[in-house]
Amino acid sequence: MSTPTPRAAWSVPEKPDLGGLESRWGAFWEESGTYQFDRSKNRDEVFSIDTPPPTVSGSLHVGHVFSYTHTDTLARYQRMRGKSVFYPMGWDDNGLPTERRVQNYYGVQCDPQLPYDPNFAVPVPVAERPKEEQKKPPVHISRRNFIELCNVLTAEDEKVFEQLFRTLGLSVDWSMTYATIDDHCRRVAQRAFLRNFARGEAYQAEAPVLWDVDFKCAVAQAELEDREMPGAYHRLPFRLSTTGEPIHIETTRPELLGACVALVAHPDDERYKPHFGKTVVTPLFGVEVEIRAHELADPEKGSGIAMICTFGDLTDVIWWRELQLPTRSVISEDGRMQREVPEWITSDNGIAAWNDLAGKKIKQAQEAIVKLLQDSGELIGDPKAITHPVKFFEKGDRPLEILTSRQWYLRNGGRDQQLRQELSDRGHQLHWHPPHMRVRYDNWVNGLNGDWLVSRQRFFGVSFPVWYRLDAEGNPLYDQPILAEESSLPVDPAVDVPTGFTESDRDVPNGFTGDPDVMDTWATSSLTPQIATGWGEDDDLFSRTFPMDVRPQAHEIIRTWLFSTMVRSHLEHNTIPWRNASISGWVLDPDRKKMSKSKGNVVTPLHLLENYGADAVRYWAASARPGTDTAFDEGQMKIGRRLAIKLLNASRFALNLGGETPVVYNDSEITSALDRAMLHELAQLVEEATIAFDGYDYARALERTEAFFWRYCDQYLELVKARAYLGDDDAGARSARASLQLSLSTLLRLFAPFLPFVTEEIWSWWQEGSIHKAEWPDISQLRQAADDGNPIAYAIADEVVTAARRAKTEAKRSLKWPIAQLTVTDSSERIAALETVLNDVKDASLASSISVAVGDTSVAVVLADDGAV
RNA sequence: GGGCGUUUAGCUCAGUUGGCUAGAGCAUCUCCCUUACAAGGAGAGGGUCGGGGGUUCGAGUCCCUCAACGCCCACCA
Repeated sequence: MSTPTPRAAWSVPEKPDLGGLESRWGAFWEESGTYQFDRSKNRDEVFSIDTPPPTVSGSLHVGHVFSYTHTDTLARYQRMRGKSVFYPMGWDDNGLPTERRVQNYYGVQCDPQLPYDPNFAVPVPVAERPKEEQKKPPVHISRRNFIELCNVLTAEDEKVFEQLFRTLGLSVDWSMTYATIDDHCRRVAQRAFLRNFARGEAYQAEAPVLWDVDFKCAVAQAELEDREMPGAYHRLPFRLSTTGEPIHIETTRPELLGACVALVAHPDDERYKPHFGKTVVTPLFGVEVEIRAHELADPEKGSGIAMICTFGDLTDVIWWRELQLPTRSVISEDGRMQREVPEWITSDNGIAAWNDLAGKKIKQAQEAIVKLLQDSGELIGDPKAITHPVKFFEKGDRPLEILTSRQWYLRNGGRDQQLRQELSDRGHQLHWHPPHMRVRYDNWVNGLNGDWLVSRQRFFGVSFPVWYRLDAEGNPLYDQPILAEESSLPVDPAVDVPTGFTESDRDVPNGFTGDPDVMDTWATSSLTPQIATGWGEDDDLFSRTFPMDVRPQAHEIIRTWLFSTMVRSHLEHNTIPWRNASISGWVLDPDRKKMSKSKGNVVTPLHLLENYGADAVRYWAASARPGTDTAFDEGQMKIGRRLAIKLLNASRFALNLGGETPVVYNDSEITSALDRAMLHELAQLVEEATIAFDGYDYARALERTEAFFWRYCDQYLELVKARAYLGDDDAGARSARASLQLSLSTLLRLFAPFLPFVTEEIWSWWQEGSIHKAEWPDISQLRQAADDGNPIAYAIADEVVTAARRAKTEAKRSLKWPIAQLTVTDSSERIAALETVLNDVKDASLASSISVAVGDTSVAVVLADDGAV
């Protein structure tokens, strides 16, 4: 940060323009290290930003440009306030999107069974192959080869992203980047996991999980979404074992009849009260199940009594757990009915029925069982079609099933009231911008219904640093995990060998096996503060940057990214990971739909930057208030571009008044009432902008600055022009020029966070160093220069000149048409103020005579007869 | 079903403890080549502030209620 220092020689271009600013100043900032983090600064002199790592599995869209600009304006403001800004960039190249992209891009398929092939060459991308070869089936490659390909492709994508962000003018320190799949991130993720495990926060459990049958992968609560799907109620009779009396239930999942473990009704339901504790026989399979009572059973729904299956939905899981029912699962991991006849089905009819369903996909199985039930007369009436919400993996295509499997979990308060309360309290320690976003956090924390499932049955991700001993039969001893040592991280248990074993012990009886799963992508993303600040590896950096100042992010991932980051920081550091959360809204298309790739309504940011310039695009982005969804509007970009051009021209005027040799005037030469009045208002503006920025409201700072600036151009510059053109020996001219220099310098710095390119360009005409390292305008300096400046003088001068212009315009005369007589009547206070600036008003309105009087407000204008005076 | 947010000019939006006649830009119309800027400038027209009710001397602003839209959450048999 530095005090503005005018250069000895100025160079104000004859015809300034916006062309090429991005590449010229981008290169300058890179060469001179303008945005380099100064790590000699202590924590209280640092502003550290937990930049969201964009997913590197496609292309950047306007939404990125939008929200990253918001953060950048804050970063630039803090830098000008003298903070050393810690502004790293991460790339999220870990996880399913990358896997999918690599599969399609190179035409490969990961097969974890295959051995690593060190000679495997990077394939020609599918799109670049001859047509006839494009449809070939994917080549199967080992996990390690697959990961290598992921690294190759993401490295290329990251270059493109960086270039775009540079063109946009993000003041990121590009020497500090990380990728969520790189060794550093994997090490952090594994170290954090090991510590969670050591403290008992990470644990394994064999439990029902939501399962995507296409990905063959477990899915966490945070990754769910509901979709409205057609379904149908099927009415089935269960017969009491004693009397054979039928009890009717309704179900949308008849294919799960074989997984039925009980019926359940509300404890107060008079219809079923007499039957609690009795058993009934399932139709078709003839399995005996008990009738139980539970408050969650809703007497209003269906027939008021439900069949509990393991597992049809999450309510089944609750009933199963709380009523301690047996597990009878019938669906296998690939989403088909299991082939073997379940051991609890013993009747001949039941076995025959099962064989009709075995191996069928869920939908086919449903059709088949409906047929069987119809044939046996056990389907009452026709199925009643309904639509109902069904849980899907947000990236999945088929409804989730609930299967039982062994998975890793991380405690997050979902089954622990105290931890939940602690995390809820953490949410209240954080400053939310805008504040109402905290509600979403509260909603989420209070609605958790289980711990965080962190294991995924995928390949491209961070492995669990864990192996298991195998017993004499070759079965893993899950209760005796072998943990990696922290010093050996990162490890890949599929490749690395635990201490005390050799590779020949892998997957043989009495040997070991690696944990096959990878971590949820959020298990890494939740550690971005630790990753960026060098936790556990660079204690010095960590002490200067953590806890961080701000997490900027979008609102729809409060439940995932923000919450999970909070969990990790709370568990590991017993603190909030940042002091502020700055939540950005979405970019909506003109139909007010969220812009997204799948809807095909995405505009590529590059052509916007080329058409309007980075400053103009940033102007549009920064005009949106924090947290507000905003319509995509190229019109706003045009206005931003105009603003940038206006800045060039107004600056040229203010800086060219001294003639050939530049003269730097002193604030003390500002003696004219109009100049002081303007500066008085300018001081007010700086104060407002500062308060707005301190409250993370960049949009307000921009709006105020812009409004001031246009008025400054249209009124002040016109009023001051005649006086400013007088010779340098005129005190009024010197006052005007000093005032112009001070106000221009101030305005440029106020605009610098928003329009970094054009302000840097203008700054370079007459100031040493980068404007982005210049100190934020000093209110007390402005107040001192403004001295007795009276805002009324500025206001009334403005009004009188406007009235004069109106008279000329209405008379269809040019603005340089002279005025013979200008008569202003107003209150004594305003007349007194006007008298202090009367000459400027007279000159600006080209009035040959001006008179004032106290009375009712009016401005009388008599135009001259002749335009040529 | 619960919660949060939004609703102000044709369009995009300001309007911060309630306070003079509700603002800006774009768009529309009129005028002006003026030595910073015609990629400009000066003006004009355009709004019962989503509906209804209330508090108040005074409501775009506070309270109640309804509606539309968006989002988040929910145990969806």
